[in-house]
Amino acid sequence: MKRGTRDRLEAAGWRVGDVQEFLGLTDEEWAFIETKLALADAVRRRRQRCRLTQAELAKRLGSSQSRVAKMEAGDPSVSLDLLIRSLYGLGATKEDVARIIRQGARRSAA
Amino acid sequence: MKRGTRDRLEAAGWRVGDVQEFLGLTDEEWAFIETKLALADAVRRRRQRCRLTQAELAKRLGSSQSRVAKMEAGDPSVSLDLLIRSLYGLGATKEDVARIIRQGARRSAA
DNA sequence: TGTGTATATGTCACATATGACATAACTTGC
DNA sequence: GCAAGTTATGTCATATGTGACATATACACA
Repeated sequence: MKRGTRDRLEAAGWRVGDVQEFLGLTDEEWAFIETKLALADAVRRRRQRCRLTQAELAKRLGSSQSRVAKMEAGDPSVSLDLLIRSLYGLGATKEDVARIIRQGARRSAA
Repeated sequence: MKRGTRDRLEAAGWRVGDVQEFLGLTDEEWAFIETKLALADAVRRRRQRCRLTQAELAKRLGSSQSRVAKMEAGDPSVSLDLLIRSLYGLGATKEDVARIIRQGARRSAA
């Protein structure tokens, strides 16, 4: 959120905090969630770049379409193990995974 | 393994393959295992740098000493989730985690 | 020798993640 | 409109990870 925007909201009586404050998450919890979301986002991007459907990727992973959908949606029932396994299954290297974790999720639109 | 060493072993009748070939792992499986081992190694290093015992770290994580020991040993019963959670719990940043995954485990001695 | 502290290993009841399946909600093209 | 293809959502039995606990091993230092 831009500084100016925040100021304006607060002037208007809003109590403005970032998502972390709002949910009462610690730094660790937040970093963990960010990591998961970044990986989830990366799975979708990489799968699409490979021109695979969720069902096709699922087959390649020995999983199911619904689980791939949950993965990409960042569903809390999906583990980091599955996310990272999926990326490697999509041909990602350790360098790729490192970059994803470092840089976080891409913005949805410009 | 150095090229010369390998040649000599093969000349002596050894069938020489790297660990990956030996276990029959795919590239993905291997990358995943390397990732886990790198994180396991990093947890131990970081815990020791923080001068914490396994029991102390366990308490901080809401886990147990035995699980921390298994984590650091790279036990297959430990998930990536717990490893990464532990690193964040030890104060690691996303950049730190990315570096660990990128660079892999440190050599045990120089 | 023992005594304390740290780590390793094994087991178990319980929690969570999993693939599978069904089905709903979108897209895209006709 | 209506299909066909793709993705989202919900449920469930079972597989896997979990903390707790006991106990073994290791390494100090008296």
